[in-house]
Amino acid sequence: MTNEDDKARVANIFDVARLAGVSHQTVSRVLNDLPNVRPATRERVEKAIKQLRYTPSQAARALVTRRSRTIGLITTGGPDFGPSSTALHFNDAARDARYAVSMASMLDSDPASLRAAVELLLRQNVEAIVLIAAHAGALEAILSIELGVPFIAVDAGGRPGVHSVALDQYAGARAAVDHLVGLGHREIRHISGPLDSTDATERLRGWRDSLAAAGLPAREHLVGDWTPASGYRHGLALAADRDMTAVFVGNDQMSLGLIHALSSAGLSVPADVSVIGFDDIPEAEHFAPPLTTIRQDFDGLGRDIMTELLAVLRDEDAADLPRILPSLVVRESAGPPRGRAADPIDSDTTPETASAPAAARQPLG
Amino acid sequence: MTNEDDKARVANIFDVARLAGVSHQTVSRVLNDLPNVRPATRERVEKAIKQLRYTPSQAARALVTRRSRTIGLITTGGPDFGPSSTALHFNDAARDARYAVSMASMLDSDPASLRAAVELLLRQNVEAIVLIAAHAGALEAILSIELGVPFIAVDAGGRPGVHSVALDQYAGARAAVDHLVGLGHREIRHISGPLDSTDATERLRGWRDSLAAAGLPAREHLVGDWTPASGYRHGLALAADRDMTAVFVGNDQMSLGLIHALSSAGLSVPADVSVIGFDDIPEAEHFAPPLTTIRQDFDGLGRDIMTELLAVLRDEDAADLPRILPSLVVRESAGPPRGRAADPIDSDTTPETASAPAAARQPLG
DNA sequence: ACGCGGGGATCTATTATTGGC
DNA sequence: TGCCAATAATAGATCCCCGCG
Repeated sequence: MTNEDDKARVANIFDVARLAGVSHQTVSRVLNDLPNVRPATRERVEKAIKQLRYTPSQAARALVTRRSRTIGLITTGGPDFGPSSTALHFNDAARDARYAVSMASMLDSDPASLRAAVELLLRQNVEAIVLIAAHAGALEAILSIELGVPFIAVDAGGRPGVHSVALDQYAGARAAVDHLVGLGHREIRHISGPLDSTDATERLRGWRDSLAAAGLPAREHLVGDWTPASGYRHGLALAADRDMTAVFVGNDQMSLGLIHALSSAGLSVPADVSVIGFDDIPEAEHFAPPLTTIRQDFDGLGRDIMTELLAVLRDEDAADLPRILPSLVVRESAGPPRGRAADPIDSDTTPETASAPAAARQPLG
Repeated sequence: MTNEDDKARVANIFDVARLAGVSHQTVSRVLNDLPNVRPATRERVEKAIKQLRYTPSQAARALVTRRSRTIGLITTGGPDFGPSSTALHFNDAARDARYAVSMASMLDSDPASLRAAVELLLRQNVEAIVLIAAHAGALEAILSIELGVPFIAVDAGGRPGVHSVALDQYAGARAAVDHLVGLGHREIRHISGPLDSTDATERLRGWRDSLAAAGLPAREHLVGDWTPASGYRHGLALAADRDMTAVFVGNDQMSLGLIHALSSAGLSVPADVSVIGFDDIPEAEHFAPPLTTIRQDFDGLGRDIMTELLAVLRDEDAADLPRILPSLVVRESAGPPRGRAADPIDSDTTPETASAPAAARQPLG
């Protein structure tokens, strides 16, 4: 009955102190990198820590410091490449900064479950909340909740008073449409994402501005929902539009659906219709034909979130980061319009032909 | 200078007790649903809680109870549809069970960063650790670490002594290959995933067994890495193989690359070569041609993880859950072999033709 | 002044004990 | 006995003050 120490109790700071022959105060100094500790003593303590496999209890530390070193991450929407990728890279960056990430993902973003998610996170004492949302509705809903902690959203809209990080959607769209214009297209349609997404509206704005800058008309755009199915649906309608020679599509998945629909209707890409997408998902390179698209740096975005977060944690009204520029990836889905070999009307943009290398990436200025 | 209460201190249990006119002991009883509280008193306390917007500090609670109501989730690999989807649904299920999820995702799974991730999670006092890994190496690495908390892996291999949850990869592969056999194919190749993935080896085993059951020869399989690029690379080689009439591919992304390569080589799918994939990613329906594939229920898998977890948390040696069966989704990438109209050699499998509805799903028995 | 020890208070809840109506 | 108050111990750290070489 001498079960004194056969229950594997986890070591605490006093155990370390005893083993190292110092006071718990000194152990704490070592733990928190405080001065006034001789190197020799520091070493003895660190050895004791290692020997006991001691890790300080976050709960106890959080209790007294009121800082949990945990970030709350809310994501809405399905497992699409962009958001998933961003979340992964953000998590990486957070871990590098020795922060834990508590996640709350939800497929749909109704206010009720969003509020529940926020409360769950706040109860975890998160130091800040990050939102990666597919729909702007989620952002509005969260802004209406009193958080009590710093908040950062991935949002290309950039509301005043809200810290946001994003890739430059507008510049990406301009690059895409300018590319089509440079190839000689004059009737360029657009299938956008859902209009409650600021990513979608920024791309839409870029399309409009590029057409206006080239003196070309902007027909009514079509509104999709990011899914291949919506691209397919609109593609069936577009196939009947005999004026149109090119389509700028809001993302790669809808591009896939669009190409499918055009092919079913007997139209060839890019001989009859040029298509350009957005995102550069891993599949895009192997579409039929390989997709010309706009590459987004989700890795950089994820790291930017953490950079901005650390800045805000230090100083509540830190400035937002400059937005990373996407780059054009030229493959085979966009070429000169049918009936005209190659006579670019806008000579300040370098025209690419279908015979260009399978994937020539061009950073934007 | 009377800033007595203008610093918004968060309410604690004593504030609630004071407002409700009871002791903090009674508040605790209400909080934890303990008996010996009159309904009227309970109501007074609950009203006070609401009024003060009081939420008990998880840190303090974790400190004394040694339970954090937090699960650690480790994921390795990029943002592929399957793992991402599984993680999302698991997070949903966890939140329903009022558990928080602390995530640690990493692109590659080297032992060093895995160990760092585990330690970060353990310091958070997670009650259990869940692994969703692309490569089996990650599982081995984690098993070599002494965790001290329950552990569950998503792993089709099913090591003894390790709690695991998975979809029935073997049955899915059998269904896919049986379908090809039923269409009349006799030379069926396989492009597998990386062999350190048990998902990949289970699918490989299913392919071999189905061929053996039909008395067909199994040529050497090709090993990919789940990416479209690897499917493309192997597709270029397969295009030269004039015997082969069908390919069972380890996942949908490699199928896309394969189809791309076959088309480049002038071969038509399914007229010359039938292709069947695995996963049923959202894009698969719009491949050229739409992909016949095996649909995986990642939603169910995510929920199964949580179900198993709760069981293990109650009883360390709970039994594993039965594995969910995938279902065959018939589209247009698989048809009868070239040179033979349609004479299935295996009549116990219902043959499908390319003229079948675009997506007829068949649950497996 | 540096390097430490000793002895507290503190954070917020859980849990137990005693005791009163 | 049922309902609750009062008091205290406890979890594991941080942090502050004082004091001693």
